[in-house]
Amino acid sequence: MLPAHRSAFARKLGAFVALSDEELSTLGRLQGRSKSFAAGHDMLHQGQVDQHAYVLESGWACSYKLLPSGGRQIVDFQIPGDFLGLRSVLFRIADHNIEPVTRVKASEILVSDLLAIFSKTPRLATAVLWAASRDEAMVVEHLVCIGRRNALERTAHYLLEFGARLKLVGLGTTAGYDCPLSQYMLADALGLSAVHVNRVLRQLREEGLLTFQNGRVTFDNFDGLVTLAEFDKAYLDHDGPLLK
Amino acid sequence: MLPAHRSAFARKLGAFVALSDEELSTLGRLQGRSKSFAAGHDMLHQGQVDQHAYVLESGWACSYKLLPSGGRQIVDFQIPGDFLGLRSVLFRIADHNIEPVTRVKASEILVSDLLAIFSKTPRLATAVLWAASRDEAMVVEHLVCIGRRNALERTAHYLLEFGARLKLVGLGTTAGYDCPLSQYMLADALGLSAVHVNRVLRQLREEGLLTFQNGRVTFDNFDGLVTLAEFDKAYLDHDGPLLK
DNA sequence: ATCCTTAGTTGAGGCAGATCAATGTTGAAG
DNA sequence: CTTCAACATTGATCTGCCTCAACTAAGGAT
Repeated sequence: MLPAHRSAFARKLGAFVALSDEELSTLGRLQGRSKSFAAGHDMLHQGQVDQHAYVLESGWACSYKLLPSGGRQIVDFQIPGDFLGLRSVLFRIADHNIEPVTRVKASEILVSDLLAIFSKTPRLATAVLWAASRDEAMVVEHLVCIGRRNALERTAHYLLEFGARLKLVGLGTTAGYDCPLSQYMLADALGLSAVHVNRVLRQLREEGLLTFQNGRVTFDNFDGLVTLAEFDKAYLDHDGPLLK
Repeated sequence: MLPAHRSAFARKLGAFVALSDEELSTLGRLQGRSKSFAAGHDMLHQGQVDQHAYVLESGWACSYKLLPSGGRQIVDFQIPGDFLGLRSVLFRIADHNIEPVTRVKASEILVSDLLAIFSKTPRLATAVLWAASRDEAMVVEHLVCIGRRNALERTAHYLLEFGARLKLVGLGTTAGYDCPLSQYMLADALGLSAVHVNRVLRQLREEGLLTFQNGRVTFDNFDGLVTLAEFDKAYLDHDGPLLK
């Protein structure tokens, strides 16, 4: 097991690319000063230019888009170790909003530092590109979920994904994890109504698959869930470092 | 207007970052030998490792995922100037399939060349990162479409997006464009059934908004479509180069 | 203590879009 | 010239999920 003092970011990257002590310290220097954000107040708005990127240290956040007609679609949730707003920085303009779900701590990343890494420490560059690609892979998987899975499968898949992601940074086990999301947020992420999310969660509970209650997700029948959701975690962790 | 001999790739990047002749020639050297692929035969399969990335020169392709239960979700279509399989290369393993929609010509890209660009010509690096971010922005927009727009808005939005993308590489106008997609493919992309896509296309035609027939999309009422779909093309082109 | 807000729960009814089924149309292959 | 396959079109029926509505539970503020 990795040492507990290692940051969630280092822990996540280390799961993909085995990093030396020197690379780890370079990674540490990449993360600038740490900021704190209150739950419910957007850290980033659509249309903002030249913003900072962050690495999330603690708490949960979500990125979402609003439609002029009023609807909202949550694109992804971010947990400790994840990038915040990386795409907005590369794209120069934010095309989405980011809202902290809980109180959040995040450390700034300077793009110049990030680009410098690409020429100086190629292994770290590989790791960072892997992380960015993984973020995109998650969005793709969400697209597939919403497009081709029904409400039950979709919900199970999403909650399993959180489980796998949290386990990778030491915040969850196969038994379950703490989950600060309301059913309304889950609905906005799943493309469902909050009412239907409630019914789906009840069904999952009554069928002995999982319990979502009091800010905690408990897997009652992990294998049953994986079968139901056709969940394949390959897109999240590759079962260990690809580059030794 | 840009010179006609400029590749679709250079034309697209040039719409974002104004490129010098030297940068353009560096870009040209990045593209290796050209390959041709027949329609309907996958160029890339889920699970393949260490594949090449390509830049699409001519024809259309699509990237999709298959569910064990049989469904398929098309994540995006690629048109000339777009990357093919870039994420699979960075991610080291393909998490999706790529199928040529028509006969396709594509030129190989070596990752080593790509990474070399990052240290040597930072403006090109910016352009490439922009292109990759834009690809991700499109997936995000598709997610929003499927999650929160109804079939009519969704279809209109998708066909407007093609229009804007094709115009950027000189393959379409505000009047319309050639579109080789079958209604079945459109259905797999929109998360709808082919039957319903047919009905929606009929409705769009009968309401005088657009005509999708004989491999051609004609905008009959462009502004009406934009209003219906709440289409904002900012995520595709930024209305011209951001970096002069 | 009481109010008010936010989140969760449950029922009833409606509709967008799926599914099933049949037919027309076009183009390629023999 | 015929056959076959893929695509397009249309009708009929069904259902998963939405919407509306009412009620409960748990905090926080005053």
